[in-house]
Amino acid sequence: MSKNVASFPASNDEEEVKDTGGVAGKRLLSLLQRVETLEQEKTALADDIKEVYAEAKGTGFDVKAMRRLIKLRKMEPEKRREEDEILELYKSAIGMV
Amino acid sequence: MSKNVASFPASNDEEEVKDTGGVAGKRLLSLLQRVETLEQEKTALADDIKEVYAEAKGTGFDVKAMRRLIKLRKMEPEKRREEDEILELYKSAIGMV
Amino acid sequence: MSKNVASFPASNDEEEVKDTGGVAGKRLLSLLQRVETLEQEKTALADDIKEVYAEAKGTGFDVKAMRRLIKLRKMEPEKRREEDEILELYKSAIGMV
Amino acid sequence: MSKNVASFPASNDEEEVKDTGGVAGKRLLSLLQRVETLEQEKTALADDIKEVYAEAKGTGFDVKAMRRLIKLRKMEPEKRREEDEILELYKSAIGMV
DNA sequence: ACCGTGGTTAGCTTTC
DNA sequence: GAAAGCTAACCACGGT
Repeated sequence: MSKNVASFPASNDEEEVKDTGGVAGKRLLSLLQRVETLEQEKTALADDIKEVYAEAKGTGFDVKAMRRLIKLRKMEPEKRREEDEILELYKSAIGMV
Repeated sequence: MSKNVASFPASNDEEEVKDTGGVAGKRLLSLLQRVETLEQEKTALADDIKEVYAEAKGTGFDVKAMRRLIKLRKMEPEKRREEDEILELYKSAIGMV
Repeated sequence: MSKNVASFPASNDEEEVKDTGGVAGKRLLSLLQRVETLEQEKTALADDIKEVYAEAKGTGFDVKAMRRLIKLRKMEPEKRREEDEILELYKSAIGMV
Repeated sequence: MSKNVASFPASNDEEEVKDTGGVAGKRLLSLLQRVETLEQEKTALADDIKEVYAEAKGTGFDVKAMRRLIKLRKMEPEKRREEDEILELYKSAIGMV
């Protein structure tokens, strides 16, 4: 059995290559479409975000500063945790359990 | 009121935003929160997509090839051809068969 | 002049396509080789780093903890700066220059 | 002695490492610094690479195509063919011309 | 309209 | 062999 065929999963018999457009093809297409749908929704959300920024800009806010703030706010919690962790890391690194 | 105000990072005193920026500070915070909510939803969708790929992989599909396929389906046929042509031109320029 | 030709730079006359393997081809190849050489050196350094970790592991250190430490140490300076910056960002975001 | 100790991050007291881990602490610090030096050099090379691409771009080359080319040159011809074959198989499976 | 920057995603390497 | 972390390419946004 060739490598290529082996990479085409949904068949257990020797019909793989002929199965083009068949069951495995339908399954593949279905998966691709699910991904594509989700990506559309994701794009829609990205657009919503843009709208919020546009609105903000329209009322005088600094969009660039806002983006940086969003980023910092996201980092804040984990940052704090990491900071508190560092000495512990040194200890564990040198085997001071 | 909300925990949102309390989560305002640069603040040991939850009144600081209002004190500093007054109405604009409240408005800013509201905008940031709207963005953050949308970004959470976006992340959730990204996770869903990953799951689909994981499922595909679990049933034997080649995820890398699937990604290439998604990309091709999304790409304008015209543009695809152009890019390939440049690549071929460069190949022949350096004597790459 | 076709789009493809336009993307092949080192010719000012109508010899572009025929120049395959010519001056522009040599120039292109030279650039590619420079990149490839640099990438080799980069890979060599990556290997050196691996060796250090291997040595550390061999003398009983916790490599995973070391990696996290490296990461944290790198983040430390910028982190501090950002933290001090956040209120300023809020101010600029709301136009309190 | 060295400024390295002073740069030890989790420390308000530069003797803390030695106090905490003794000899192992000093050894650990030395290892971390070796790694950090190597990483700096690696970053410098990455910058050099960027410069080459910038230069290429400045003389009219298509950087994106160059990157694809570098990748192809690095890739085993065999593997390249295999991946393309899987892609073609998938295409025909979903009826993509 | 272009350039530069920043964010996101994919691929690779290494580890368990 | 799977999972995670790291790195690098791609893309999209904002500013000039």
